Amino acid sequence: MTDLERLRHSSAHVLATAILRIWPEAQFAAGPPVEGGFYYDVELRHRITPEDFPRIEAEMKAETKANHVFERVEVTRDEAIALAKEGRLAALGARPEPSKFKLDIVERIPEGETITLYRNGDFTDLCAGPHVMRTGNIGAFRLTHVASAYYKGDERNPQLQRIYGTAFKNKTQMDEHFAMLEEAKKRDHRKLGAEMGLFAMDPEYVGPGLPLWLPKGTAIVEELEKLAKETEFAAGYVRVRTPHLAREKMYQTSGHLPYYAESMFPAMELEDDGGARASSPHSEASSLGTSSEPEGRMPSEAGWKPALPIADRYYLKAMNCPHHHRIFAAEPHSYRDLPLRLAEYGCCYRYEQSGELFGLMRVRSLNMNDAHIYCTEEQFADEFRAVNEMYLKYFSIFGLGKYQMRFSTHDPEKLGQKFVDEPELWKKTEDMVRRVLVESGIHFVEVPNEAAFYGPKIDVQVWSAIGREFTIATNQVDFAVPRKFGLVYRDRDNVEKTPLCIHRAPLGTHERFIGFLIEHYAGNFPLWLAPEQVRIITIGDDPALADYAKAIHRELRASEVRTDIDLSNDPIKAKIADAETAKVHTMLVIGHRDLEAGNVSVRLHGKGNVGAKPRAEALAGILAAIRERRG
RNA sequence: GCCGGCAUAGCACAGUGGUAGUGCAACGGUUUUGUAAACCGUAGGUCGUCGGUUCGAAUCCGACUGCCGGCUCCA
Repeated sequence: MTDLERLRHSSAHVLATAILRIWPEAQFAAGPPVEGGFYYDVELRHRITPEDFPRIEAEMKAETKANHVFERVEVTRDEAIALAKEGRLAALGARPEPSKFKLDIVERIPEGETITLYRNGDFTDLCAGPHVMRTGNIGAFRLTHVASAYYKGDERNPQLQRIYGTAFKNKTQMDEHFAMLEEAKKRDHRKLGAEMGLFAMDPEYVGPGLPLWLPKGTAIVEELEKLAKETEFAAGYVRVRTPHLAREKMYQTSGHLPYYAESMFPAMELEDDGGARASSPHSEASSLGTSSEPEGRMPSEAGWKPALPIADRYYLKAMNCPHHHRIFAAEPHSYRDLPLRLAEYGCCYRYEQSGELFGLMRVRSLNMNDAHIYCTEEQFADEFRAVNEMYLKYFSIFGLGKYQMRFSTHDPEKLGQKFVDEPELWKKTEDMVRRVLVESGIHFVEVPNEAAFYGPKIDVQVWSAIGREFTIATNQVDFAVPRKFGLVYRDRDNVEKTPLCIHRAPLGTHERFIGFLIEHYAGNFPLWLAPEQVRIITIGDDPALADYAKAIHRELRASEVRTDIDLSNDPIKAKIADAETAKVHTMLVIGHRDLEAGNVSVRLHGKGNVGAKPRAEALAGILAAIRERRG
């Protein structure tokens, strides 16, 4: 635990002390330090709102001012249980009700482990520590928000009120922290995306979680696809294209149904005569509130019923793998064909729970930078390594430094439930992956029980501007599903064998990756990605200047540079301000001086005027920077 | 899906019982300019939806939908 985490953990105790002074019956669960602060989970009849914060903070202040010592006390299990039953844990003294969450926690502490309490003034808590010496060591604190959380993070457990706060050694550091949060809010991709006209959400007509890519956002989408296509072509991938839906049999075979069904849009059902009907009966309810019956349909009290039995069901695809597997199955394969690397920017649909949707980071329609590599066991290590190297190459292009590689493995106790029951294959593939990671010198953390149901995986975790964690890229091993689809290749020894499959998506989905890039660059995209790469700005609307500007505009557009032109008669300062606000990467300012000299005055977004250059030199520089994808 | 909050013009916000306002953006005009915002004018909202209370509702109450903060979950 770092010094700051220790301080914040102590702050949580001070928070609990303060809440108990106001509401002595409060029941506390867990109060750890977290990124950016701390929280304490509390069960309390009174709904704590930000209006209560001043009152609670005043009590906290009193506690830090009292400068109580944090006293560590070792107790036996029986003593701890007895105290909990008397309601004295996470409490100021004995209470009529037991400290039920603390009791539950004590009972789960393994035999033989030391049990400790911490006291500050009247407050006693079950706690492993450590803490700062005295409550007065907490120099500055503030409560920030209140949310709700399930006890132990399990949605079957009761929901507690989670009071968040933050604390620092002194007020200066706390002020800096809040200033930084303000800055971070400005980078929020939802805000920038709207301001810059990159994407739009239209929950009423299109639906929640179904982003519309506006022209400027689409420019970024297409640049990323171009990068992926070039990179994958060079790495020996071949491109395929598949439909957005498939029959039920596809997902029964893959094993996604019924386990994954909740995350899929409901099936489209076809009647026996081939006519489609809505799959959900409540879609019949009149949404217009009119009393007229839908034409051509017989109303019925029990709701509209299909006249014919369901002949077929189709699902929007939630993943591309099964389609790619069927592409593999479409032709016979020899070991000479392997590795076969099928790539596609596949559009998938996932019915994420409404509360999970979050801007572009979590959506219901996803364009995935997907590929499936079918290979032999001998080829696996090289292929897996090459995929990891591709990740690193991408990250260097985007100047992405802060990420974490997470190696997710299975939990042997959940074989046959969460994970396919193939203990030998799990061990073998996990060993292979671990070896590749170690040999490549890639730093990673290993997380059990997080694998896909069909094999181990590596996820790359990043953090959004406002601190949420996301998986931005994934690299997964699949030793199970190819067999379910009966995929085989004929080996050297003339025996049919099942290939291993690597699922990989180094650029994740367009939605999440671009959402992340917006925040990463704070909207100030490098030239090659910038939605508006160049804007030509004339000083005044003199026709001679306009002609010169139009010629440059034509020349840039002929080279597929996203260029706009501002010929208006607004004052030059206003035109510059417009372009800067729009985060246009390069501004070419043209006045009479430039026209006469055959120059353009180059101004870079955020960097200001960099001076006049000969027209040809300036344009060649722009083309080269784009071609080389320079920062 | 769960807990809590919020919903007024394209955007940012004001308006707490007497039938809607400001700034920016948009549009029309004036201004003719050297690197972050010139001036004048015009237009734009059945105040998320449905229902209730009231002589009267943006305002009070309820339901629904959506969004936001979290939880759960995930590319």
